[in-house]
Amino acid sequence: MMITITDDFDPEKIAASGQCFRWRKVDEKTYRIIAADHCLYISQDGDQTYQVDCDESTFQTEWYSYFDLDESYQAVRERIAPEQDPFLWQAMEHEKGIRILRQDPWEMLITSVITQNRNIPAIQRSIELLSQVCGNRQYDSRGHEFFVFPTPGQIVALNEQQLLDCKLGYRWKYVHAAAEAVADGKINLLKLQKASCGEAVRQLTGIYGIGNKVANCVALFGLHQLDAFPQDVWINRVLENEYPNGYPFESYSPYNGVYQQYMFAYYRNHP
DNA sequence: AGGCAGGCTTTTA
DNA sequence: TAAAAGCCTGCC
Repeated sequence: MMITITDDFDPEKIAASGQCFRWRKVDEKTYRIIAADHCLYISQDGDQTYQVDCDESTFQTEWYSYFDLDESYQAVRERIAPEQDPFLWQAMEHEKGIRILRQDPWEMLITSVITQNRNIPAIQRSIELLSQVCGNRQYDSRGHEFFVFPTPGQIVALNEQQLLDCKLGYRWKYVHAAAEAVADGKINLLKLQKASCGEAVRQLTGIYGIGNKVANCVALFGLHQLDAFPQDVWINRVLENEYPNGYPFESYSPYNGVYQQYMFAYYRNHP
């Protein structure tokens, strides 16, 4: 089936933006995306058209929301004038095409824990291993197997060695603790989706192994709190180098997280 | 109390 | 060898 996307949408940039780790480039025009228990092949066809291997209703129920197609990222970009913030404007010009995906909160909770102190290939490998070790096996439209991201119960059931085999290193305890918190109902992700950003971050940082940065990643990428602002080493450099007199969080609300994502990608690509 | 150094697994460049 | 979408513990 063919789809048309007129707003900002650049699969290359999204795949490299550090928010999703189960996008795999399979050829020059095509990405294979695993999200929840679905797998999508999406190929660039024309300027704003793409081929997808699902029907209309599956696209509407699973992928339209995943790609956050109700939000205009062009409009979010245009809230900032070039003379108002030359650095941010330039970052957005370079990284135009990024969107904030609506990913599963539980998957983003574990994924964000795994990202700490690691680079993207290593993160992808751990997530893939974890899914293979205890996630359900399914088959995509091309007959290839893929593994659904594990449930909390499936991760809780793993022992130390099995988690270490997923190359989690010292993070294995954090992954286990987060899975346990969700499995036990100490953390209710459905309720967090209705909570404020601040309340969500407060609850998430109560979990062993989850600090402010990871909690904000979960809020932004898993709870779609577009104002959440994950502050990592790269963003710290941005704030130090480009905003020595302070960053205008108030005037960029409620899209601080979106702007953060442009700046993050831009600074990593232009060191 | 709040800030800071040191350590942690493994991979990547 | 250092750095990588950090966090915890222990010490002051």
